[in-house]
Amino acid sequence: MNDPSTKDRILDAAELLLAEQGLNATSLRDITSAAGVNLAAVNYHFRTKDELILAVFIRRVEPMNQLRLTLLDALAPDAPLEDVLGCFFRPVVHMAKHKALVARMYVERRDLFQQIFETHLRPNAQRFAQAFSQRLPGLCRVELGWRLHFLVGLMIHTLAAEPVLRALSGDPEPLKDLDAVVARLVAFGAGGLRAGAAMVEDFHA
Amino acid sequence: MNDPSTKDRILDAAELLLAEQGLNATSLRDITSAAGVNLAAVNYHFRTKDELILAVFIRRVEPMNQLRLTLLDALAPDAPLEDVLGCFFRPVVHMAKHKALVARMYVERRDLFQQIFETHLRPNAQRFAQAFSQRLPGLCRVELGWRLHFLVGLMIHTLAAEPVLRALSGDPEPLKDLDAVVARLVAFGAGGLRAGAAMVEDFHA
DNA sequence: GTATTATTTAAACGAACGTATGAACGACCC
DNA sequence: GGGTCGTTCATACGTTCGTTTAAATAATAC
Repeated sequence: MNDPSTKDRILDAAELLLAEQGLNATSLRDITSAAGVNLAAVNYHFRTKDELILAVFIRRVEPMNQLRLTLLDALAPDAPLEDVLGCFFRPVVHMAKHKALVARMYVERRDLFQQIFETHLRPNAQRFAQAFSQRLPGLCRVELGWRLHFLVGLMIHTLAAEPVLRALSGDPEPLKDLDAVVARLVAFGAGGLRAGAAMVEDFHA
Repeated sequence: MNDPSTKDRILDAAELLLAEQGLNATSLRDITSAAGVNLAAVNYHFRTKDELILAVFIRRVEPMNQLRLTLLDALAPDAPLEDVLGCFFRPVVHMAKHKALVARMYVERRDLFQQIFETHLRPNAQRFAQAFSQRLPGLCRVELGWRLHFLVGLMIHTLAAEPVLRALSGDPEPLKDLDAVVARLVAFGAGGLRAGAAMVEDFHA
C-alpha cells in the first residue's frame, strides 16, 4: 500500500477541515499543515483555493450522482413515492464522512454550488422532478418547485446539524445509523409532499 | 424626522450586508462605508465584530420571539397541529427583510447562534416542543427531537434560498407573498410530522 | 549518466482584515 | 467662556490571508 499522493492528502485534509470549520474559516495553511505538505503544493496541484474546493466537492458528488440515477432506474414505474425519496436521500446520506460540506457550500459559496449544480446535478434533478411529479398528480410547476426545495432543505439541514442533533437527542452519534436517518427523511418528506399536494387548490382558489 | 443615529445606521447596513454576502465575507469596512460612518465607530459602539453581529441578530429575534409566544398563548388548547405550526413559522417568515441572516448565522457561526439560542430561544423552543408533543401522541423524546429538527431545517432553508427559489420557480420575488410561504411551510410540516409519527413503531420494532 | 520534466520546498509579496490609538469635534452644564 | 463628556475622525498596528517566485529535489527518458 503506497502512500497517498500529495494531491490526495490535500483533498482528504481539505474535505475534513472545510466541513468542520467552514469554507472561509479554513485557510490553505490549515489544510496543508494538516496534510503534512507544503503550502505551495495547493497552488501547484489546484491553482487556487476555489478550484481546490470544487475538486473536493466533485470527488464526492460524481459517484453519488451516478448511484442516484442507478437506483432510480432500477425502480419499478409504479413504485411508491417513498421509494423515489429513498433513491433521492440515501446516496447523499451515505456519501461522505464529512457531510456538513454540502451545507457549508450551499450557504457560504452559493456561486460555487450553483456552478456544480449546472455541470453535475441539473439533469439528475430533472429526472427526480419528473419522478416526483408523476406520483403527485395535479401539482403545477411552481408548487412542485417549492416542494422539491423543501426536500433539499430537509436533507442539507440534517447533514449540517450533527452537533445540534447531538445536543437535542442526547445521542452522541445521531448520524451513525444512516439507514434510520434515511427512513426518517423519507417518512417526513413523503408526508410533507402529500399534504402539500392536498393544499394546492387552496392556494389557487 | 431626525436622522437615524450612527449606531442604527451601522445596524441597518450590517443587517443588509451580512445577510447578502455572509458573515465572514462582509468586512467592517464594507459595513461602515455602506452606512456612511467611520470604521472606528463600530469599535466604539459595539467593541468587536462578533458583538455587532449579535446586536444585529438580537434586534430582530427579541420581538419575533415575543410574538411567537403571544400567538401560541392565544391558541385554544385543542387547536390543531397546523395552528401551532402557524405560530412557529409566521413570526420568523415575517421577521425581517433580510432573512438569510438566520441561515448565515446557523452555518457560518454556530457558536454565536448557540449563544443566542441559550439566552433568547430555549424557553420558547420548549414551549413549542410541548405543544407539538401534545398533538403527536406516542412520540418519544428522540423522535420528537428529529421532527423539530426537520421543521427548523424547512424554515432556515426556505429563508436562505431566495435566489434558488427565484431560479426554480421563475417567480422574481418568491418570498413576496409571505402568507403563502407560511401556508406552504405549515402544510408540508404538518404532513411530515404526522407521517413521521406513524412510522415510530417501525423504528423501535 | 546526463538531460528533461515533474514535483516539492522555503521564503516572500501585496492586500485585506479586525482592532486600537489619540486627536478633533460637538453638545451641554456651570 | 471654560470644562466635561460622549462621539466621530484619520491613521496606524500587527496578523493572516491567497498567491507567487525561484531554487532544490525527485522522477523519467534517452
